[in-house]
This record gives sequence, C-alpha cells and structure tokens, in this order.
Amino acid sequence: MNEPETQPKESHRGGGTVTMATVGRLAGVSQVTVSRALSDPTRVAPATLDRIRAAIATTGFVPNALAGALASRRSRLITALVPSITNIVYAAMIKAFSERIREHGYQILLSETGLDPADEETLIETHLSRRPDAMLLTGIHHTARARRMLLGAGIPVVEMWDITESPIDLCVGFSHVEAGREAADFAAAAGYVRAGTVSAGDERAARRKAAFVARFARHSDAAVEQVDFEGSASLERGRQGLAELVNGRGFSRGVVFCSSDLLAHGVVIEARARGLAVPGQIAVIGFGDQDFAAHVEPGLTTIRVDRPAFGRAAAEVILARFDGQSPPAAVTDLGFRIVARGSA
Amino acid sequence: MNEPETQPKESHRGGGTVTMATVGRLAGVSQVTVSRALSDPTRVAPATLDRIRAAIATTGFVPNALAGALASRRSRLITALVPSITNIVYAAMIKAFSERIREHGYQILLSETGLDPADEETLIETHLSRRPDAMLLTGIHHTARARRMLLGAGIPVVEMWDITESPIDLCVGFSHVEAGREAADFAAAAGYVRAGTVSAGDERAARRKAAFVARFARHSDAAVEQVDFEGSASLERGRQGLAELVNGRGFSRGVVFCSSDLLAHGVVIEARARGLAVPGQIAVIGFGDQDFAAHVEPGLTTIRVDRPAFGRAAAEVILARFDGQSPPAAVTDLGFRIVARGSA
DNA sequence: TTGTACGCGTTATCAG
DNA sequence: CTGATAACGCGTACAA
Repeated sequence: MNEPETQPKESHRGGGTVTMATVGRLAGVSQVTVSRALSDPTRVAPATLDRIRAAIATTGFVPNALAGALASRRSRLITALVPSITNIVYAAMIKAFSERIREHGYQILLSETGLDPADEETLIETHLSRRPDAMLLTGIHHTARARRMLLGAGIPVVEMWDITESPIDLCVGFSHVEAGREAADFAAAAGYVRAGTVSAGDERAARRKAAFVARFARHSDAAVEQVDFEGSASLERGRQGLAELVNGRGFSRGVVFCSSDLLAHGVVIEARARGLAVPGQIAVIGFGDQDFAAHVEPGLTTIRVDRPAFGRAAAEVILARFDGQSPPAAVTDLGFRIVARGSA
Repeated sequence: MNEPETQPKESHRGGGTVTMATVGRLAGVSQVTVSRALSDPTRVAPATLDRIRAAIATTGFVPNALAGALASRRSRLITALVPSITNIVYAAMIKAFSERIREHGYQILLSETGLDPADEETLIETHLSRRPDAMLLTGIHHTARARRMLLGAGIPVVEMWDITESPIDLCVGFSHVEAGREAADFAAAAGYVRAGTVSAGDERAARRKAAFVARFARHSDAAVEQVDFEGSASLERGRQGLAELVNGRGFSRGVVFCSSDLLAHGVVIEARARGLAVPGQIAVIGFGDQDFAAHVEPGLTTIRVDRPAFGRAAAEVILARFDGQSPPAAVTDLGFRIVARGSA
C-alpha cells in the first residue's frame, strides 16, 4: 500500500495531535467513518466499529469540539453570566441550570459580571465569540448594544431572576417590587408600626427595599430608617446595620427588612448581643430562605424563592427553543412566598 | 467593479453570519487585513483601520473564536473542575482564579464533578475536547485514565486544594492531615480531654477528621466520638451533629472538631439552644474561617485557609507555564493557620 | 456500509 | 502595508 497524497506534516508541537484521520489510518478506514462511529455508531459495521474503538483506545484520541462546532455550526456550549458566583443565590440557580442542561450534552461557560452593565456588555461580546447555542443572563438591565448583539446572535437568550414585560427573548423570574410590597403588608399586619431596612448588594435588592418603604408608608406614618451598604451582603454588615439603626438613628423597636438572610441573621445576632429581644423589640425579615434560615434561633421569617426552580425553568425554555416544537412562554413568573418563622 | 470569484452562498439560517470577509468587503480590504486589524492594529494603516472599525460597527461583527482557536491552536480557554459550585470554599477559589486569569484574556469553562472520580473522568474528557490551554482540578485523586488523558493533552494542569509529592503537573494546596493534627494539638493544649467530631462533605474533610482523631489519641485516652454525614455541610447538620453527640453518645462536655464553619456554627447554635455553655461545656473548632466566623457569638475558633490565595496561586503557576520563562514550582504549599476566637 | 469533496471562519506563512 | 494561499480538524452533502 502506498501513501495517498502528500505526507501530512506533523503538528508544530512534539509528537502530537491525534485526529480522526490518525485513528482512521490505524483502523483502516477513512476519517469520515471515524466521525460516524462517534456520532452514530449504528451507521458503521460492527467489525469496523470495533477496530475504530480499539484505535481510539490505543491513541487516546479525544475529539476536537472546536473543529466540530465550526463545521456543524453548533457549539453545544451555553454561556451564563451572573453578578457573582460566590453568592449562593446565583450559584444555586446555575447549579440547577447546568445539571438540567448537561443531560442534553451542553456545557456551561460561566463568567461573573459584577454590577456594572458596561462590564456585562464586554463579557457578552467575548462570550458570543465562542458561538454559544444559547445564553443565560441575570437580570433585565442591559446596555443597548448588548441587546443588539444578543438579538443579532440569533440564539435563545434567557434573562433570569427578574421579570419584565419586554424580555430580549425569554425571561424567568419574579417581581422584586411585589416581594418588597408583600413584606411591608406582612409587617404591618403583624402589628409593627416602626420599620427599618438594611440592604446590600445589587440593584434588585434596592428595588425590593424601595417597594417595601413605599408600601409601608401606607400603613404607618413613621419614617422608615434605611441603612445601605455598598457591595455584597455579609453577616458582619447585618450586625453593623442594626448597630447603625440603633445607635445612629435611634431605632429602638420595630421590624427590620433585610435584603438577604445573611444580613438578617447578622441583625438577629447583633440584637441578641445587645440584649434586645427578637422579635419582641427587634423583629427581622430576611430574603431568600437560605438553608440556614430555618435553623438559626429564632428561625428567620423570610421571603422564599425557589432558586433551583429558576435554573430548571431557564433550562426548560432553552431546550424548548432548541426543540423547535412547543415554543416556550416568553415570560415565566415563578413568584415567591413569605414564610413566617420566629424572627418576625 | 465586478464581483471576484463566485458568490459565497449565504449561511443556512436567515440573513446571517457576519464574517471577517463581510467586514473586509465593506471596508474595501481583504479578510486577512481585518484579521490583522483585530489582532494587532499597529500593523495596518490608520486610514484602513478606521474603515475596518466602521465596518465592524455597522455590521455588528463578532469574531468567531472557534475558528480562531482552530487555526491558531490556542483556545484562550481554561477549564476548571470543582466538586460543587455552591460550596463557598470552591466558589471563592474559582472567583479569585478567574479574576486573575481573565486579565490575560482567558475564559473559564466550569463544571461540577460531584464526589465521584469516575464522573470526574468523564468530565475531563469532555472538557479536553474543547481544547483548553490549561486545566484546573480540585484535589489529587483522579482515575488512571484521567491522568493519562491529562498528560497526553500536553497542557498545564493544576491540582488545587490538596497537596501531594507527585502531582500530574502542578499542585497548589495545603496538607489536610497537618491541619487535623494541629487542631488536635490545639485542643489538647487548651485543656480539653474529651473530643467529638462532626463531619460532612468530601474525602478531604474525612482525612482532616481522621488526622484529628489519631493525633488526639496521643493526648487523651478518651475515645473520640464521631458523627459523619453524607453529602454537604449545613447549619442543620451541625445542630443534628451535636444533638447526636449529646443524646446518642453521652457527650456532655468537651471540644467538637467540625469539618466546616457552617457545621461549627450549627453546633454552637444547638449548644446554646440546649443551655450548654460555649465554650464552657461545649467548645467548637470549625474549618475555613469563612466570612461569618468572626461575627457570630461567640466567634468561631477555626482553621483559616486563604481561599482566594489558592485561586491566585493557581493562576500564577499557569501563567508562568504559558510564559515559558520562569518555570513554576511543581508544588506550592499555601498552608493554614489556626485562629483562636471565643468558641474554643 | 464506506469514501470523496468541500466548507466552516480564522491564523500563519510567504509574497509583493 | 496588504493580499494569496494553505492549514486547523471536523461535519455534511453526495457518490460509490
């Protein structure tokens, strides 16, 4: 047997790169047959298949998904953008999302955007350059150019964790404004006439707080004292928040609406350290119903959002888009629920 | 002007895909010049550059990184595998890692492996198919085939969060065994003669615990009561752990070594709920020195590991590899430190 | 069941 | 400073 055509020059680096052609040569078939063996084993003769599999094993061949994506125009990649991966809220959603989506052979390219839409825009562009088959975004505020790029990409785009009438494409979230309002109604119904807030984090937290404050004003004349922190929530800031409320604003009794359970827990700890009864003197409402919320003392009254459900729902609508059949609803409102425990 | 060559047939989908060729046509240059304008603007005439930039803006062109990677044999992609992204320990490391690595133009493809090395093996293969320029792994236990594939890939590989004499390539971690031992010495030195443990999570947690138990036996004859949970740590399990220790094992006084701060916090809460003084009757040692550890009551005595430092160090060694100059140390021991607070 | 030819959108190399 | 031209490794026709 003589070599067909010219010798393919070996790769730049060392011994190297194993390709389907290499595997094919070893198995006595062409590159295409190897490709077929991998994508649909039933389309190649059993005996051939065995030889190909053996060749793959001895060479340690790993397919090049880059080349595959380029040729097929499908990357099997989904990119996801979240403000922060260390924030359990986003991490939990992403976890559920990727578990569901991975079952269908997709991988997740994940990046943190921080809080600046301009940074997000840059990231959207780099992510788009990987030619993802779909994109998952957090929130509904994006720059105009970001929207244009997304639209132009012609792929399913899901905006998660917030809700809007006019999503770029798809949207899975809940109303932060409604959540703030309901918390205010709950607090008023529970009989609290004074209220304060401790907030940190992103713009959505601010929106919940604003809604709480506005709604609480309907129930009580007392001004709502507000403590806001830049950056992310922490137990420490919860403690500082109550300290400021008590020392700086003369807040001695009432309910404190927090933008996260972590802050709420901090408020509880600080209250107890100061000898203030919870909920007797200081009542606390958190947000998120995180794992620990039910198990601290007293249990945290909080706003529950089913985070994994958001990730799963996002995966569903994307898969539905892929599927082509059943076009998914443009907007999915997963809602929230106030769960009353000991703290308020 | 007449059209050169044949009409390139338009893409399958709608109006479609903008390529460098499209941009070039609009700017009156060839595709190659567009490529150059993007990779090294100084190599094209200012006037040309302007026209190209204008064309890019009007077309909304986003480069295809897949094609670029295929041609250049560099994907600018780094894949990372962690047991869980919702675990703050891993999330914090990844965060620091990607911040550092992104400055150099790399993106992170992240996946969760869970706790099974076999699952990890599968994931390593799919990740490798994306032809990453480097790979970040958690821990030092991998299947033989995984090691082979990694070696065969010929890229920098970092094993993070644990330490070994014989890394696949590079290793950035600390000794979990040493950590367990030092905790035992610390506990003994503090005068505790009875000890218990509450553990959850991965194999590394088990190793710390085993080391603690073995070492504590040098100091005291009292058997160490051990409560182990499957799955991940939570506040609730911390509470259950102490409950089991007290009710089930007759543990009424001594120090409890926990595999995470979250568990430790749970133990503290349960102790106080039972009217047991902390650290008077029940002393607690955590692990991780997480944000909240210093701010709960009493402050948690714990083993501090500088998680962001692991991520950064991992980034550094990879970048050093890329750089080619300064070959990085194969193993970096970042150590740990016991920080004594109120709980023990 | 298997193979040939071609294109996917870039980068690398060599000319001009 | 700019342009041809050939890879890069694989999928998709179409043919045998």
